[in-house]
Amino acid sequence: MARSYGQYCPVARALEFVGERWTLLIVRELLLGPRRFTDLMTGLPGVSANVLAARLRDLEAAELVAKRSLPAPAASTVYELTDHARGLAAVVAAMADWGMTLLGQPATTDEIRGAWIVLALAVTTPAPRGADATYEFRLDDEVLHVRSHGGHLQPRHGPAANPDAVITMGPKTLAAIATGDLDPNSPQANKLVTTQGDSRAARRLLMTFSPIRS
Amino acid sequence: MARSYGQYCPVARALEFVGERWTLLIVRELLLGPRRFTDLMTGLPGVSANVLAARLRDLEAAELVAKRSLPAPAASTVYELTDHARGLAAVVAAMADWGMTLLGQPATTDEIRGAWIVLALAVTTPAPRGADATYEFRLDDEVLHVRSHGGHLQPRHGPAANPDAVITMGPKTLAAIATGDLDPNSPQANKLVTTQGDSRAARRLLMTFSPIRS
DNA sequence: CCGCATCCGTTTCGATACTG
DNA sequence: CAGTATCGAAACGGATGCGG
Repeated sequence: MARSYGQYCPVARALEFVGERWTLLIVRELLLGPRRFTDLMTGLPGVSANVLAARLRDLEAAELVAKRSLPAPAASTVYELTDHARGLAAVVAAMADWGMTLLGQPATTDEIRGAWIVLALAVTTPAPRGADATYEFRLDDEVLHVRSHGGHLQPRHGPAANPDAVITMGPKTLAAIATGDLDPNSPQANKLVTTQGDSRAARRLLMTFSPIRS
Repeated sequence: MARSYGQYCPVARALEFVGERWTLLIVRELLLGPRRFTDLMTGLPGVSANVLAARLRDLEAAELVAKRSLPAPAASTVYELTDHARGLAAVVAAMADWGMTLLGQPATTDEIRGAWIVLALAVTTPAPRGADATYEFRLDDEVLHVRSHGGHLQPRHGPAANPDAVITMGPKTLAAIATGDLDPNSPQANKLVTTQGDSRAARRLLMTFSPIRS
C-alpha cells in the first residue's frame, strides 16, 4: 500500500489513497466508464505498464476500483470505479477547474485526447435542470457522449444510444473553446465545428463551455 | 521543476504543479495564513527539511507561493499563497470532503492538529449568508479562528481580534464531531466542549459541522 | 534558533524486454 | 491482451552541518 503521512487529517488521508503519481489520472479515465488495461494504457500516454498495474492493484485493495470479467464473447476484464471512488469526481472537477486556468497552449510534446477536454468541461459546467438531453462528441477518432441530467453533465466513453445532437470537431478546437481562445459563436468556430440533430441545443451547450470573459 | 505528464489536460496540468508528495499539504497549511519555514515544519510532521525547501522553491518559481520579509523587529521571512494559489482552496476542500469519509479512528502513529480539522470543516461547510460572525477555537495549545462571511467560513491561524464566541475542546473531540461519532448536542459533548461569549451561535456552528446521518 | 544545503541509504519511477 | 521482470535514474527521508 501507499506510504502514510502519519497525520490524522482528511486531506492527508485522501492523498494517501490517490496522491501518488498517475493515480488521479487513472480515476479520470475511469470516470468515463469501465476500461480494459490496454484502454487505460492508451488513455494515459506516458505511464508504464508496471506502474499502471501497481496502481490498479492498490486501488483494488482500497476498494476504489473493481475488476470485472466481461461475459461470454468479449472474454476480457475491465476495471471500474466503485461507488466510493465516484466521490472523487468532485476532486477531479476541482483539479480540472483550477488546471484550466494554467493550461495555456499545448507543448509540442503534449498528447491531446478529446476525452480529457470533454471530461473537464462536463464536470465543471452546471447543466440546466429539467432539460435532459444527450450529446455525442466526435473528436477526430474519439467518440464520447455527454448526458445532461439532474443539473449535471455526465460524460461517458463511446457513442450515445440515441443522441439529441452530434458534435464533430478536433480536440484542439474544443480545447480552444474551453480556454476561451475561441468564441463558439464566431464565424471561425462555425468552420471548425459541425453539428447534426438539434443544432440549436448543441450550440447552447458549447456556449456554456466557454468561460466568462471579463 | 516538477516532472511533466506530457498530456494537454487540465487535471494533468494541475497535478504537475501540486501533485507531488507533500505539496498539497503545504498548501493546506498556507490556506490558514502566512507561515515561517519552521511553522511549516511543525505543521507538517513527517516532512524533511530538504523536501520542504524544495517544494517551496518550486511553488515560488510557479508563482503559487510568495516569500515575504517581515518588517523590523520580527526579522524573519514568511511564505504565503498568491491569489492564483488560493484557487486551490476548492481542491483542498474536495479532498477534505472525500477524505472525511475514510478518516476513521486515528492510528497510534497519527499526529493530530486542530488546524487540520478546523480547516476541513470550514472549507466544506456552507455558512449562513448575511450573518457574519467570528469564532475562536482553542484546541489544546492551538488557537485558530473562523470567520463566517459571505456564505463561507474562512479559517485562520491565531486568535481572533474580536470573537463573537470562543470554543474550547480537544482536537479529537472536534474530529469526533466532524466524523459524526459525537453528537454536539449530546450530554457527552457538553462535558468535552466549553463555550464563551455567544454560546448559542457557537452551538449552531458545531451543529453545522456534524454530518447528516441517515 | 532559523533556514536551509549536503550527504547517503532506501523507495519509487520509467523504459524496455519478456511471458502466459 | 494483460500483465510481470529487470534495471538504471530520480525522488524521498533522515541526519548532520553551517552561515546569518
